This record gives sequence, structure tokens and C-alpha cells, in this order.
Amino acid sequence: MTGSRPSPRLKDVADAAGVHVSTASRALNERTAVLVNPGTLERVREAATGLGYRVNGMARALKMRRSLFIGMVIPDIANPFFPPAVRGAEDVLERRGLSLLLSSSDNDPAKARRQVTAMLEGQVDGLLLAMARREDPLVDELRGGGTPLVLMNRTVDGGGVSAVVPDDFNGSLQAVEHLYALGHRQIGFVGGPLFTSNGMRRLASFEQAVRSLGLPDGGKIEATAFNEASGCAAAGRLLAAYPETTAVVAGNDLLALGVIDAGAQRGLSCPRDLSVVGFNDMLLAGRLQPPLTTIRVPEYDVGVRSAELLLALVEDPSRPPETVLLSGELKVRGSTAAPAPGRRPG
Amino acid sequence: MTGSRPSPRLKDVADAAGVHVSTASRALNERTAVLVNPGTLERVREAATGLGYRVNGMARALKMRRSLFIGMVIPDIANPFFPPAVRGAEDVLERRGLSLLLSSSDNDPAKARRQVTAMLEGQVDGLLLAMARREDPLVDELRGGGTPLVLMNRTVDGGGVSAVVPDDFNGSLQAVEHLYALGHRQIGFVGGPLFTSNGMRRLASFEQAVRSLGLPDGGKIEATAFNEASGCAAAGRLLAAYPETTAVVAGNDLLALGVIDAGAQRGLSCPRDLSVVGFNDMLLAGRLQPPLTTIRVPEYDVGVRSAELLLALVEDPSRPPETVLLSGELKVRGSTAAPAPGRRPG
DNA sequence: TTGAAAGCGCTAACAT
DNA sequence: ATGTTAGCGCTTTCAA
Repeated sequence: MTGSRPSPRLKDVADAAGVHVSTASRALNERTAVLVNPGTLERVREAATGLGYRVNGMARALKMRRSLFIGMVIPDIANPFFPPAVRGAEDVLERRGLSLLLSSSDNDPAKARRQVTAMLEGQVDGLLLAMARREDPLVDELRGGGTPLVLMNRTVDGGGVSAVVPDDFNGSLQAVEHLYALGHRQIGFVGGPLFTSNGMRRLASFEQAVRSLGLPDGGKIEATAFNEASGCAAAGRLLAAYPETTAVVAGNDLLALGVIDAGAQRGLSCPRDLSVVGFNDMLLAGRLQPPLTTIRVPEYDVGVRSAELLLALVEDPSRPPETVLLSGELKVRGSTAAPAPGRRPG
Repeated sequence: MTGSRPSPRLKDVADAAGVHVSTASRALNERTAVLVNPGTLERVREAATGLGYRVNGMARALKMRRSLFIGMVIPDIANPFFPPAVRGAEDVLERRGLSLLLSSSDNDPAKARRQVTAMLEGQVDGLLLAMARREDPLVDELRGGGTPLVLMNRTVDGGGVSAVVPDDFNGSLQAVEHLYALGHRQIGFVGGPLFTSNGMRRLASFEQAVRSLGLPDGGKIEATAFNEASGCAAAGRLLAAYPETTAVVAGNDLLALGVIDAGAQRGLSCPRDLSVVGFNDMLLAGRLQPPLTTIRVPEYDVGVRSAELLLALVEDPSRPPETVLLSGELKVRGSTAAPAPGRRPG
């Protein structure tokens, strides 16, 4: 028995069942099984089970031009925003028999390009991209390339490509209004990188909200990345330049954590001396010290909707691009409070 | 120009360069490029670039019996333990030109089996499995199957398969000793499912530690899953049965959170009335309320080492199985303190 | 209802 | 140094 083929091919199954390989193929294929005689069908299936046959996906893909792989590139799986979104996509894809190829690009365009290239070589049936920049040559190239594409979480300025993103505009608006209602009048902003649609849109709506409420133009700082360290550095500059600030809207939850750190470094306690609002409602945000007031983005749904949209695009490549806006919801928790009397300006 | 081939094949490149396809293949392949005339090499490369040629990985895989895919099955990417481990594996694999196929099995053996089957059909070059049970028929089958395999985070009782796991034994020990040093004498245990090596080993070493310190045999409850809700339910039972408990060792950080919840439900404040130690030191564990005292497991390294071991196995399938134990380190934070005088037994 | 034959795109003997 | 040829394992026309 030693030295036999590594794993049985369709030919082996066919031989065992006493039929031609094309018949075996038809029998084992859901769609074509009806074409084969019930008795034969049974024999083939038994032979397949008996031999422990497993279709060779590479051969199938080569012939059918369908790999049943979907590629997904995100900035970083270790960033708590992404796991739920990945999981959402995974669940949808698995139900349809597709597998997920995952890469983290660290927001490095060259790295993202290499990863996408590897996925394209892997003949993925579609691409889920969460690392898009507002101006993104890679996305532009891909748009013409015949591989269906959906942008997740971030989109591009130019449009023309399907995307599933949070309603950044409304989110920031809710954050500002919440702080205003608490009595804050000196509200700062620590946003994410402006090369992302999230960073840009959250800033734009922050500015508009502040303006329409007639608030003074406070500090607005762009952090270099959506993480705690960048948020802390940016907030440090903000608080130095605008010491009268009593509240900060952050570009996301990690940035918010950094803002809280920066405040603490200056002796400002959150929420007593400094209120902070995050964005996303990442895992455990409600159990932090203090529990984070934030804009809840349906992260899992971002993944689900992206995958669904991509599958629709795979079925019908001529389907026009579409942008799905998922609305967020303000979760009021412990990181926001009325400003302390002593710190209120005027 | 419309109606041309979807994407150029090697044949197209060869034609454009005026050579035979086999020459083009040699030219474009790192390993065989030395065999071709420098001038020809240049022409082929230019043609490839000019046409935007991209190798068809399915065809290559079919021929070479190497897909450059690695499959990874974890319980749930949304569980904060896994993202760093996934990231570690990703980084190693990418450096070697391999892509990662990821699935979440939810600890459902049938689901895991389907996912592994899909990956095997996808001709993955190796498998990283983080969902193993102590007795796992799937792992047993795979061991004979010719696809290299490394278990991550959890291993099987039988051995005979490579694994990279935390040092559960030493971890629990440190937790108990820490609580003992603080003055606790009534220490309970809320562990993970005993069908996992983690659940079992952490319990075993807890019991041994308690015994060797001469402590009374306190409550030990097995939670149904490694999550907050199960931890809360289990801890509820523990505290009802052993109300004199002043400290609890939890099977992981999420379970620890559940223990804290259960305490709070009974009016017990952590750490004043109840000390809790977690396991893993998941993301943000130190920023929770209270900051979690826990056993730090090098999650990223678990991923790195697993991937490295798997690659070694891919290169040399005859390499004997090996278990790598990664040691944890106690991180003392805010969820543990000396027992309150009023609650100390006796 | 089944078999024959072609071919997906590539690599690797083998031959020249 | 390059061309010829076979074949990886599968699906799918086309014929019978």
C-alpha cells in the first residue's frame, strides 16, 4: 500500500466506479448530477467516499476560471476595529462556499500593492479592500482590471467604485452636538490621517458642526495614524496650543485613548477636566477606564454588507458601483461629562 | 482593442518577446533565469511588464504541486486573543511569499472540518490550527494526511503533532502564588472548557499549586466557553457555593471579565472584595476598569513561531513533531489586591 | 445517459 | 541557450 498516489484524482474515482472520468465529474458536481443515471451516481459517490476523494481546487479553478477565493486587505488585523468586520465578511463568504485570503498592509501603499498582486496571481474572484486612500492609484488601476472590487470602511474621493463605509459625517455631528448639550464650548478635534476618507470626512463634519453651533474655532490636529500613540502626540500639541479646551472629538477610539493619555500627562482627568468622544465603539470600549463615549459603527455589518456587495458584483460584473452608508449611533458613556466650572472659558 | 483576452498568458509574453513559452517561463522565474541569455532575459521581462503579465497561480500550483497558500483555522477572529497571533503568522508567511487563508470555526468541530476540507481542496501547502480539542479526530486524520500541520495555542493529548502553545502550567502557578502572597487563602478557579488543552492544563496546575500551598480546596468551575458570559455564569455558581472566596483565577481574560461581572452582581467590588487574575493579557487589558492582573502570553510570537515551524515542516516533511512552549509572565495590575479584612475567613 | 477529446496556463524533462 | 513535448487534474463541448 505504501508508495501509492498522494491523493486520489477524479480518474481514480472513475476507475473504481467503472465509469469515464467525465461521468464521475458530472456525478460529483451538484449542478450536473441530475444528468447522470441514479445508479451510476450512487456508484461514483461511493467510490469517491471510499477513496477519500477531494477535488483539486487548483485544477477546477484553472478550468472554470473561478477560484472560490476572495482576497481582503486591511490595514492591520491587530487593530480592534477590523476583527468584527473580517468576521462579518467571513461568515457571508463561507455560506457561499468561498474562502478568505487575508493580509495586513500597515497602511503602506507598496506593501498593499504587493499583497493585492499576490491575491490577483492567486486568481481571487474578488477583492475586499479596507486600506484605500482618498487618492489611491492602486484602486484606480484595479477599477479597470476585471476583478470585482469593494472598498470597506474607507472610500476614494473619485467614486466609481463600490464601497461600504460608516456615515462619518453624521457621526462627528452627533459627537459635537452631544458635547454642546453637555455645556462644552471649547471643543477640539484630534483626527485620523487626512489621506483617508474617514479622517477627512470626520474633520469636515466636525468643522461644519462647530460652525453651525457658533462655537469658537478650536484646535484641530491630524494624527499620523489611527492609533493611541499618534493620538497622544497630537492631543499633546492640541492641549498646548488651546489650553482652554474642555472636550475633544477623536477620529477613532484608539485616538481617543491617546487623547485621554495626553490629558492625564497634563494633569487633566477624563471626564472631569476633559471630555473625549471616540469613534467606532471597538471591542471593550465600554469596559475601559473611563468607559468610552463613542459613535458606534456596526463593524460586523460593514463586513457583511461588503461581502454581499462583492458577491453581487461577482455574479454580475456589469452591476454599477454603489456606496452603502452605515449609520452610527452615539453611545454615551463615562468619558464625557459637563465641563468643570473652573475650566469653563469666560 | 476591445474584446482582447482578459489577461495575458505566458504565451502572449513569449510571442511579444519572440521566444518560446518555455523560455519565457525560465526568464520570469527567479530560479531559472540564469539559464537564459541576458539579452533574451531582458526582452522577456520587458514584454511581461509591457503587457502587464501576471502569472496564473492556479496553473503554477497545478503543475508544481505548491499553491503558496497556508490555511489557518481559529475559533474566532473577533476574540481578542487571536488577532495578534494571526498577525504574527501573517508576517512570517508574507516574507516567504505565502498567503494566508483564514477561517473562524466557533469551536464547532463540524464547521472546522468543513473549513479544513475547503482549505485542503484549495491545495494549501500547510495548516495552522488553533481550534484543536484535547481529543480531536480531525487532527488525528490530518496527521496521516501529507499536509504539514502545526497546532497553535492549543494542543492535543496524544502528541505526535507539532504545536506552539503557552506554558499554561507555569502561568496558573504564578497566578496562584501572586494571590497567596497578597494574603488570599480562599482561591477559586473559573476555567475554560476542559476539552481544550488550555482549559485542562490551567486547571491542573491551579489544583497542584493550591495543594502544594496547603490551601483549602475551593470552588473550581468549568465555563462552557472562553468568553465573558460563560465566565459570569460560572463565577455566579462559584460565588454562591463558596461565598468565602476572596480571589479567583480565571482561565483567560474574557472569563476574568465575567468573574468581575458576577462579583459586581453580588455587590462584590474588584479588587476590594474580590481579586481576579486573567490569562493572556489581551489587547487593552491594562486599560480596563480595573486594569487586569493577568498572565501575559506572547500572542504575536505564538503566531510567528507557529508559522516558522510550519514552514520548516513544509520544507522537510520528515521533520519530527515538536512542541514549543512559550512562557508567560505575570502582569500585576489593578484587579488584584490584599483581601479585605472583613472578608478574610476565620 | 455516457464516452471521447480538447484545453485551462503553466513548468520541466528532454532534445537540439 | 532555446525549442519541443508532455502533463498537472479538472470541466465541458460534442458525439454516440
